[in-house]
Amino acid sequence: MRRDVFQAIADPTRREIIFLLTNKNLTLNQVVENFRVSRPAISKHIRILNECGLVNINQSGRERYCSINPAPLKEVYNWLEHFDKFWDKKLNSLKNFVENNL
Amino acid sequence: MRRDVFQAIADPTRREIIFLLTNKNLTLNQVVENFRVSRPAISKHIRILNECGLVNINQSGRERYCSINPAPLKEVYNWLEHFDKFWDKKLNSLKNFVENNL
DNA sequence: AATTTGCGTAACCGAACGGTTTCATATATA
DNA sequence: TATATATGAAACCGTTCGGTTACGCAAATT
Repeated sequence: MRRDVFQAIADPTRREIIFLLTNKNLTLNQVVENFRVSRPAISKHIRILNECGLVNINQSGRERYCSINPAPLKEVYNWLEHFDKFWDKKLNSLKNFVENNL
Repeated sequence: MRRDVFQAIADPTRREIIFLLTNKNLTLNQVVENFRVSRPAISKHIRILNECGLVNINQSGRERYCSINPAPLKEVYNWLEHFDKFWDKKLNSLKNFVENNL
């Protein structure tokens, strides 16, 4: 089981779950309502997202409230920053300026 | 076969290939030298990277020069931008300011 | 107390993944 | 021309992936 952030966001369903959870916290079944796959399928996705720290689970009675924690995405962001100079030179140089001077 | 950018960068070997090619263009065998897996394995990775536009292949005689094209990574970057405000609010707000005022 | 609800887990399935070895082929080189 | 080199392609293999159905169980509701 690799289970790193890059692998976690490789699946489109998981990306959509992440997107859903940026708007509001949802119970597992509420997440399920947004998809056409079964509950166990979503349950597995949530578990994967949880295992790599992207989703926090807060149990309340029999319900599990899922909330997002985007921090691990920073790893992806950092990796990407090696390349963004290629497509957006101007913006990046200013961004670097800011990073180094604030 | 899904074969989108998110899936392409999910594999650590492929990420390393991308990284290698940012420094210089390499033939397939030169890429292979950097890994302990077999040539056909690397060949497959390169093919996947090529299929989603991340690597360009330039045949010259019997050699295939591989070069990087980071443009498709922008899709990942764009997706990430929905979240970077969470971890770097200040920088992002300035970035938005720049985007909207230059 | 009986039933419904929200969930995890297990067993299973076909497809995709990442790797291998083997073979074929076109291009350089001796 | 014979040989070495750079590579693709095919066949195969074990593992992982994303999904399913079936079941179990604790918490809420009736």
